[in-house]
Amino acid sequence: MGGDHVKGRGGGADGTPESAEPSPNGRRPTMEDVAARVGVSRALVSVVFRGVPGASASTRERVLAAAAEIGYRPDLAARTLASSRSRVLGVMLTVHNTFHADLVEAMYAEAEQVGYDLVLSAHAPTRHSEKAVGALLGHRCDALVLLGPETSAGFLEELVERVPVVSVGRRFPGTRVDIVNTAEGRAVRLALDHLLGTGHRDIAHLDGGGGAGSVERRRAYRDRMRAAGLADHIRVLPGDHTEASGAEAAHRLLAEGRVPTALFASNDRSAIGFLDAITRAGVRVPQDISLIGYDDIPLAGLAHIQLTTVRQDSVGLAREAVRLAIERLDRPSLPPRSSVLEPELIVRGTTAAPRADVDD
Amino acid sequence: MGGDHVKGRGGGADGTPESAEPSPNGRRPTMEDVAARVGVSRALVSVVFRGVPGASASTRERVLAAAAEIGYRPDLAARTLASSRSRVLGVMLTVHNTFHADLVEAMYAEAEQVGYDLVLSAHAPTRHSEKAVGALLGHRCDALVLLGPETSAGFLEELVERVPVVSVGRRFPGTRVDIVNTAEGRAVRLALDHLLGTGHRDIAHLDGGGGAGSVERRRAYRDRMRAAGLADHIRVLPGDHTEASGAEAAHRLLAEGRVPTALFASNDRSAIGFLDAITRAGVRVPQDISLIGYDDIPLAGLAHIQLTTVRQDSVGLAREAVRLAIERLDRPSLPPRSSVLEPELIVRGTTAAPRADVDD
DNA sequence: GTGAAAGCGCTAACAG
DNA sequence: CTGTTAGCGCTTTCAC
Repeated sequence: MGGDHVKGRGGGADGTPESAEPSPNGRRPTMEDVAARVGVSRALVSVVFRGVPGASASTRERVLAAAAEIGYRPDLAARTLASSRSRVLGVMLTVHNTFHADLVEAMYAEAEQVGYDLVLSAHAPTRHSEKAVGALLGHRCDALVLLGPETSAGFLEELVERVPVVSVGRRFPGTRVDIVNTAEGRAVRLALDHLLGTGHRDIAHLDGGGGAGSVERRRAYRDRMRAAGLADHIRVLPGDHTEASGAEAAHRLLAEGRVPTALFASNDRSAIGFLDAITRAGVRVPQDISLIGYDDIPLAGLAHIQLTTVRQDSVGLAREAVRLAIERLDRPSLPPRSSVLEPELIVRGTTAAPRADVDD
Repeated sequence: MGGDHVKGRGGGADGTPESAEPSPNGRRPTMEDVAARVGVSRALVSVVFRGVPGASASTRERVLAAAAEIGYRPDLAARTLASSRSRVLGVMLTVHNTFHADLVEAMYAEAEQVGYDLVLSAHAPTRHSEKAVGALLGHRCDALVLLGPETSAGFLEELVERVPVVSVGRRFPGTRVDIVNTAEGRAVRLALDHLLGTGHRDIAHLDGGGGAGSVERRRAYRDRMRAAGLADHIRVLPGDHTEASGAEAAHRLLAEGRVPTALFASNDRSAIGFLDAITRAGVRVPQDISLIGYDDIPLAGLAHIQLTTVRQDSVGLAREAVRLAIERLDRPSLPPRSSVLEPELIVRGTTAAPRADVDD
């Protein structure tokens, strides 16, 4: 590289070269540099980069070419400061969550289409949501998308006064937060009907604790069991959406000697933990026990896992999250909306009819 | 939002209170607002928020209090634009990689201590590293930390001319990129010596393909085997650091009927995939085959997995990455440095002495 | 300690 | 299509 590009008024009309000075290597090229190189005004370059009408196709091309040559790229900080919008969406995620990874990946694609960029901020054990959100705010994101936020409704209520907020996977009734999530009730019914349809009656639920969607899934499980006349078989095992809690549940079940014929887990991670632990203990899946998860994370489809699960439409959730955020920017006074997506049952290898010898 | 705030001269020395006015809800408070509220100049507020000397303790307190009351937080875009440094580190990661998650978590803590913020940008199948890096550049990050980048050396060579770059886990000899990684050679020796020490001779290696560190691990495996006089037993199974490739390797081994007494995997993910597949096929670990991974991701320590592995010091790697980046900012002309961290063998349940009946 | 003034690189509104 | 003129909210001299 080692560019010794001339900045600013280089090649100015006055023709006094001494007024221009060589840019020290390391200076970031500006719009001015591009303009000078093409021989147009800075404003025109701005027009080109914003993609608004006002520049001829040929000018546009020359500007873009010159920019590429000197390695120019618009400065987001300056753009943000000058315009009221940063064209950046802030996303808070849990960096260890692979379902969030799926969502983020899809959101990148979605945001790009509407000319938006994403900045990610992680929520972690050592980093509270409040701090993660604060960072996003500092970056002047136009809107925030929170993935399964475990924040208080009060915090969100204040937050949403300052910036549009979309929550994915968790509802905040009574606040102005926009919501996108999966139809939890239908999802649970899909799972349980599949189990019931193959003859299961002794179906337990592995709970998700404080995780996103847990409350709805737990309630829907209870409702469906009651509706099927199986109120006596309702059994909710404590869990928290981690593999460890799934494994723990397996051990507890084994220790108690009361293994149900089927288990509906609140998410895939805990289902996989359960699967691994129970398999190692010699219990066969699905022959001895059927297992069904929730989310359809990448791991679930692996050849050696083949977990039957309820898929959440990550691409759809991502699309809706971006759409709601952008819409809210255009019309801040819209009433809070929620976008509910359809789940899909993915039948793989961990579910089958119960053993014939099971007395019920 | 309808803010009709009057900017500029609020609360001036002329003592006309009517020139100050309450900030309407919806407008983001500025330094000016804080200054007006406390009755000081904007510059002083700036001094307080930058944490530089120049304000008395009492003033400092009053400013901070006023800022908290009106919900002010410094605008990063403005700060970035005005100063040469943004105090933001850009981090590129693979959002599906849980080891990256560990690193990011540790980096947040580390960066905070030196007054830096992190912005994350994901590399994904649908989003090339080049694009992820571009976004970071647009945000005017002071320096970039790339986690296991799979970019070409040429791209990095150009990149590092524009901004300090630290690569974690992958070396780029001949470029000015700073490196932090684990002592791969020692790590592999740790793993193999453990296996050799318990009597294994037929030790295969599950390769990591193009993944970070794979080349070094593969070579170190070969070297160590040769040094132990086991050149005949050198066997490298194709893999790519995913669970699926581990499972595939297991199936292939089984099909060929040539199962070694021990397997050293290039990372934990592939080791876990292998573990799951081979266990399901009825092969017992560690009785029939010992297995050792690399990284020590969160999953490895779970009760039902208990994978013996070589731990990479994620906290140390994170610390060094941040340190190198900051140092480079202060002294751009420093020669490229590399920081190599010590690995640690974590012996869990997947390794044991080989079966006595194995003829070798 | 404090205040005034000049930008940072861009957008936006308008007159040519 | 083009150039001009103001800022955006902050940092950074530099005088007081």
